[in-house]
Amino acid sequence: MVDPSDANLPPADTAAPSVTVHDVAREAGVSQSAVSRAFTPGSSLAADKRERIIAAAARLGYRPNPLARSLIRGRSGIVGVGVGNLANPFFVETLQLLSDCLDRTGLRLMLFPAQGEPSIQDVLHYRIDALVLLSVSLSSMLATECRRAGVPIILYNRTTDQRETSCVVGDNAIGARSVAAHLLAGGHQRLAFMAGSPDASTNIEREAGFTAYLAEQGHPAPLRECGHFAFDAAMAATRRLLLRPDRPDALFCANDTMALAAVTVARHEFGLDVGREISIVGYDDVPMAAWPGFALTSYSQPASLMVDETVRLIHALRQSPKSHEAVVCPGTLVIRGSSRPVRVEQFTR
Amino acid sequence: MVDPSDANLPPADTAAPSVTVHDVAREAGVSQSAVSRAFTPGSSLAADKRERIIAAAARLGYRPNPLARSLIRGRSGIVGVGVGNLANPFFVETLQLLSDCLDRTGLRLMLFPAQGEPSIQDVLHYRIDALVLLSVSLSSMLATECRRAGVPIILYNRTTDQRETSCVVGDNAIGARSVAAHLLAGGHQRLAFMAGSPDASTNIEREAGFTAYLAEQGHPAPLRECGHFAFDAAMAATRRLLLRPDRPDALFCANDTMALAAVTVARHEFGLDVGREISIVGYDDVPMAAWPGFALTSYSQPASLMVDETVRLIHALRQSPKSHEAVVCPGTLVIRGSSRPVRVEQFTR
DNA sequence: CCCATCAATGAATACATATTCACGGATATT
DNA sequence: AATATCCGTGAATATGTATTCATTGATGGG
Repeated sequence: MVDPSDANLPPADTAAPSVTVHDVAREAGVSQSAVSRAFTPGSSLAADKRERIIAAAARLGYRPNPLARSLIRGRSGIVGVGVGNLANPFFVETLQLLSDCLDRTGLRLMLFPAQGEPSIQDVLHYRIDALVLLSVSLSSMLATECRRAGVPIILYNRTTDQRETSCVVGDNAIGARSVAAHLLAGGHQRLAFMAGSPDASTNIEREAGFTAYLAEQGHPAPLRECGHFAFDAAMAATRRLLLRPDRPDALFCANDTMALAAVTVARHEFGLDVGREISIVGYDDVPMAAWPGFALTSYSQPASLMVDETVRLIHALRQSPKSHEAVVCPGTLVIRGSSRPVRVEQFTR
Repeated sequence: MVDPSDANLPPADTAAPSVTVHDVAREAGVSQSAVSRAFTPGSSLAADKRERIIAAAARLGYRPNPLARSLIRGRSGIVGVGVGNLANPFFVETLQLLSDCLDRTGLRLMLFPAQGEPSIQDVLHYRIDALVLLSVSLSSMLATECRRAGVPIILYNRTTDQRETSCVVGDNAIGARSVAAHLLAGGHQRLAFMAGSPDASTNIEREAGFTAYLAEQGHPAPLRECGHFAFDAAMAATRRLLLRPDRPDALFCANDTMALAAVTVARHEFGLDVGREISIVGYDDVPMAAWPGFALTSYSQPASLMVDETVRLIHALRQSPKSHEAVVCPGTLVIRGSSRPVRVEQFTR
């Protein structure tokens, strides 16, 4: 426990007084303005003097105070990142990549839970350069808040009908159609779709693409259950599907977490040989999908590319706040053992 | 792509000028100082006047600018969080909990990749209230940097011999001994330990506890392989173990990621009935351990408690920077199907 | 050779707030 | 009742930097 007596000690400003522009100016024999200019690319300053200042700064271990700089520039070099549920490894990978990539380009990453709208208010007051929403839908209230504060929003893996909002997404339509084509090529007859959150744009687009392709090929609409993008809910949804008299022989899940749940239930509770008696396909291609125990066929979203595009977009928006974009990144169908790749004669049950 | 012509537009200060203390002061008919005091708990201000100011502020939508506040207070209310590899779900859960908990207590979370030491320098200049290192070892250089800047360090799930450094950890010694006791109670004869990173304090403590308990009970030292806390390396390590003529009948892995790899290899590559022919135990009790397909026995680290303690510690250190602590949180052995719970007659191979 | 243009530079100011200082008045202490 | 103490308050200052302003010297075109 904290010793209460310690609390009576003076504030204990043990922090060494930080070295400021003035210290550097004195050391280099120039004005404070010159030092500031030395650290501002593109400002008018003689080359030799700039060098001398940089040298003096290095000698003293000086670095510009980002808080003071932010205060005057009106932007902090911080990017706010709102996350919802990190249960999906795809977003974990994204977060890690985003952290690296922002860091490398000199931006800081402020993480906050996107549930509590009040906290977003606080984050906005840091004069952040951009707001990235990871796996989170955009409320129109937040949109107007940001517009008023002049903070550009980038939706990651979500779309919206809000104007002036950028987004970076995978090609859900093409992805879902690829999966449908793959399953039809495998000779499957009774297809099912497991939805995630019904109102998430990713889910809507994937479901629409899947269903549309089946219809185009003259197939009936797939069975449908909702797994809410979650493992437990997906287990329950899978049970409902597999207990039907017209049990499906192929199941496309709107993300891998649900697909892994489906594989687990099909194999352990129904004793099915996944990949032969039933094909199961996921979306995202998370690391676990490649584990030998699952060998999950999955449509791979290119997290690395999507993150690169996101960061590129952030920098573009820093330059010109109007340059909104909707970036769509292509993915790849990764075929593994959980789905039958080619048509074979029908199994008897 | 970005239209280059856009880049020539003026900076487009579309951002609405933010409302400041002065605006509120004018609105409420008081001085700027009074407004500032109204938002500083514990400062001397008449109750009715404070109320009037708060009301005026609410009317104008005013909130104190955290950047200006940080600049003058010398601390920003930001907590730096350095992460290494987020492959282990335990750290993902921790990060999510930490994000929530900090947010709820009015602190901001700045995330950065702990690899690049230069970026830590930048983060330190934000006058952060504390630095939390998640699954990252502390270099002595960083330690002195932080001491000089007056930034307290909290190691999460790591210990160190550095003075003046707090840490929050699980009870690795007790945990490892519990696992050893559990395996011996199951009647296992040939035990093995799969190490993570050899120099990580968690690994060292878990290995020491495991080995010590076996020695105390008159058992020989366990076999040992190193899986580096990673899935692929753990698969290889498992193969090496299971190919030995004196194949172990029980395996304790220093974390769940490796244990899941071990289960996968034992079952799919060696056709072993995990939980009968071989017992496998992990550490952390990540969500996947509970999946029916694994049913992994694991020593559960209480992430929620550890995070609460971490945040409590941060606030304590804000009050009195000297109140370092080493917090040890108790865990629980969660027994599932991957380990034989009680002694049974020996299987013949 | 002269004037206009421009790069370089230091002084001054602004950014938005917290805090110290000084002061008047009210309260408490003896 | 006189003095010490304390609270509430606004003016002034500090935080650390970017940027504007005005000045200077130099350059270039005619």
